[in-house]
Amino acid sequence: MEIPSKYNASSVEQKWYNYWMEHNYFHSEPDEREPYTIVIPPPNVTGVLHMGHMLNNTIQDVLIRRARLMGKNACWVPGTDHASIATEAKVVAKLKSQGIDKNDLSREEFLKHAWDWTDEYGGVILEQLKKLGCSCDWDRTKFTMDDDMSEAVIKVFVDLHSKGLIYRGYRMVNWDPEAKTTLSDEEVIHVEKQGHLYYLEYKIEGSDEKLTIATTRPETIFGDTAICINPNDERFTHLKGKKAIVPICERVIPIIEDEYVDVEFGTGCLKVTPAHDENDKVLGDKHNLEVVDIFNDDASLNSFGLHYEGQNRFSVRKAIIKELEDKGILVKTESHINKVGTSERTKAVIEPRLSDQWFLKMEDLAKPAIDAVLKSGDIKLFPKKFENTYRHWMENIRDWNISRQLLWGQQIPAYYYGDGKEDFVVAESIEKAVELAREKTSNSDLQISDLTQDTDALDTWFSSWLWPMSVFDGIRNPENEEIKYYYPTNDLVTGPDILFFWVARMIIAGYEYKDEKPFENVYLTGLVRDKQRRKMSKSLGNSPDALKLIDDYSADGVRVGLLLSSAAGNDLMFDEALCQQGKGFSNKIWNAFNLTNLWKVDDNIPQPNSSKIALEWYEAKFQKTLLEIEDHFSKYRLSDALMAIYKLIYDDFCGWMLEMVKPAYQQPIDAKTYNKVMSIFEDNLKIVHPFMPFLTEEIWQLISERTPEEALIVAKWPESKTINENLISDFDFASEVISGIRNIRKQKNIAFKDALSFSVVNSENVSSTFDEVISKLGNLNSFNYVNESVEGALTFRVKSNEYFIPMEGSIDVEAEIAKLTEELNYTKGFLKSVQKKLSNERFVNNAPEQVVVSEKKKEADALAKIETLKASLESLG
RNA sequence: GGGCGCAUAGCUCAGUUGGUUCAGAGCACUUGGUUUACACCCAAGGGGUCGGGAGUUCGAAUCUCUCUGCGCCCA
Repeated sequence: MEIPSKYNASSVEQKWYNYWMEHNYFHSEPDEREPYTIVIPPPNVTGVLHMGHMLNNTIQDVLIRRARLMGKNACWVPGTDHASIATEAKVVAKLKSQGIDKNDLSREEFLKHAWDWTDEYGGVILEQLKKLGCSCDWDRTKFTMDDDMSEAVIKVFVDLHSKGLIYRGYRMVNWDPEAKTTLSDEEVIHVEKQGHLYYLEYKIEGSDEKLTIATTRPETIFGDTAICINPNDERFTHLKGKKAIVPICERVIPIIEDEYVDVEFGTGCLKVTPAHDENDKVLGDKHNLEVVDIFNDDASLNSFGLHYEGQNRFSVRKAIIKELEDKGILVKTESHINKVGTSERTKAVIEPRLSDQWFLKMEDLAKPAIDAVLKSGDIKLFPKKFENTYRHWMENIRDWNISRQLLWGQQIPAYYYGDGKEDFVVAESIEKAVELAREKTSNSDLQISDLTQDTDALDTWFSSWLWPMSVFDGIRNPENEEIKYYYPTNDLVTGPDILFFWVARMIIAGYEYKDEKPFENVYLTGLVRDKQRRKMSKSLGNSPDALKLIDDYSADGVRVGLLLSSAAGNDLMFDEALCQQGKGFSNKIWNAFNLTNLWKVDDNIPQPNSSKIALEWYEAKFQKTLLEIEDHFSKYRLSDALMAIYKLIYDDFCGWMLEMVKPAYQQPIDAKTYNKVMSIFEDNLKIVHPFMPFLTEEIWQLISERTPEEALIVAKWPESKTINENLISDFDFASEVISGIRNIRKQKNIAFKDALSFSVVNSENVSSTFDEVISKLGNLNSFNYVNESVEGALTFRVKSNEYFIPMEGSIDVEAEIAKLTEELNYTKGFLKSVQKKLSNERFVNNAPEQVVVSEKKKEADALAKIETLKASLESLG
């Protein structure tokens, strides 16, 4: 068969992906087989493939392909989420570029634009996953805003509300003034910023005295409703019960006492602004303080800001510092580093703000989710270290703010029939809402037109937390065949950054709605960083173009590159050299196939014994590695599994076995050996396939003509057999002998084509199994067993066996003696340390017998080697 | 400020209950090689007082304490 000598990845990858799609191998339907299910962490519909996705989805594809090979009914459900803030921001920006202001559009008009945007760009990332080789069941592709998915979300909202778990509350929330929406605590990123601490003087009412407070936000003085001192602080005892006057606005505010105030920080006097600081709000509630909100929803000042009305908070800060300074109120400025909350999405500085929001009570819901991970072990986290983080969050869980002041998302199904805060009903449709409202108000004349729906949308995570259930329609139809078959899913692969956002909440939802875990194992990948350890991000521009990487190194190469160095939970320092290594591995396998393909097979020649042994040895080695791989997979150590396979193929198969069975130049190979080599090759391809699906399918199909049912993607994982350990240890010894011969050749500059004669004093009683192999790989023309040292020969030792290669001409006796003496001294030192251990009574009495036995063996081995070395030295001189 | 975690070769990391094969792997590096599958290759080699210090033990990379330097989460 003619095959190209170079492997052409891009055409091969396109060809086989199409073939797999055409024959529907990725599609799963419930049947009698054991299911193996993964739901994809839905990427943002706005997203394009980045390194994190590549790593994450490569891992999922490895798991799903392996499950498929192991005969399970493998189902990988793909999809995207609607990413309300991110998508809305993109749509708003696009409209703006077209000269359209979002506020001029009705809800319906805006949503039309958002859907257009989604239809145009929403599928991009899924198409990119296909390039990577992902074997998702594309017929099952879901989107969190699909009608059925939204219905499930609304149904859950109504249900939780009826259980009294969802409530409306006036709370301090994280306000993103750019997106004009609230954010959950998890969506706020605290960053250290260099700021200043401003010392301001407040007058005391009815006296000339002044007090000084320190603040980082002088513009919020308009919202001050108290000054707080620590009752234990003797410096301020005289201020008790007095009142202070806020500069500029001249409002009179009480001076209150609370131990909350840190005496050490600033001046020990705290200004209290309950509308704009979480802690101040707590103080305000405790002391019944007035609440003065000074901001508009875009964080510009409202009328409380007096002459600053309409200006944004940062310019007001600059301006007011100037004014305070001019008026002599600002007495000091210090530089100060503080942590500032910023929006994960828009990067805007968060403004704490009081407003009406919808909350979900979490404490009781969280209980089964805590038990499942930390007590019963129903759900296992890999790596285990994340259990601590999980515990910490779950045991201190706070109510979840699920409302967002956005249009893109499921609109909250609360319908208002009056102006009062409690004048609303919650229902799955407006028709049901009317009925409920009529009941609640006892007003049977109430009409649909009398109701107005809450304008807020639900947090996107309120959709995604149902994902493992809703993709199988398990919320709307809890008894359907699919949810019963596929749920709970098996593995979840995601990043540790969304352990709480998503993973914990899915567990909570799973127990609430199915009374069952959503998945069994959670594999938390690391973050992909660049070589300088920086997180890869679009803004830094340090993320390589994913598709270009695939072009340069092939999908298989990139997959291997990503997995080679990504132990679970550890960040991956990405380096393109890793992809190069992956590509190199493809090349190696391709060339191994090329070699077997070049051989002429002869049915009439007998199988050399060396080939027979080589094949038996490789089978043993393969089986041993197979067990190692199983073990690695069971612990989600994918990079270790891949490395074990890499070494098996690269070193054992290509480096050793093929060399052992390779016929002499232009000689044919015997049919028996050839057939066995090819069947071994096929087994190799099976275990590599999850990691390198394209290359392996290509070679598989080149080895012989296959029907669609015989494709590698649906082949059967190799069976475990008993391992011949003796063959493995005999080979390990033999390989050291071969290395010894190669060393001598190198030292003495003897070309490989010059055959050597060879003798051994077999003190170790090593089996002769590999003698023919040694002869072949060492190019020996004789292999003699002798009882005494051979004169005039170069020597080397493996354990206490001594090997001789007779040389014509002079042997450098001095050098030989020096070499032997060095080895002797080293062995004597080693013996001494072992004997010291053995003569220690406490060691012999306390150590396990096994350990003592092994030390005794070391002693015996060393003694034998010393004898050999001494004998050699004597014979030399 | 509170909590969690990490530190092993130039780099990225393994190292399970302390003891066999405990100081390892891959890459990188050095040296040599046109042995016709592969230079995207082959062979050989160098390199670490396991972050510092103390302790427990017959025995510590592994357990305890402490110091130093990082990272993450929460406030």
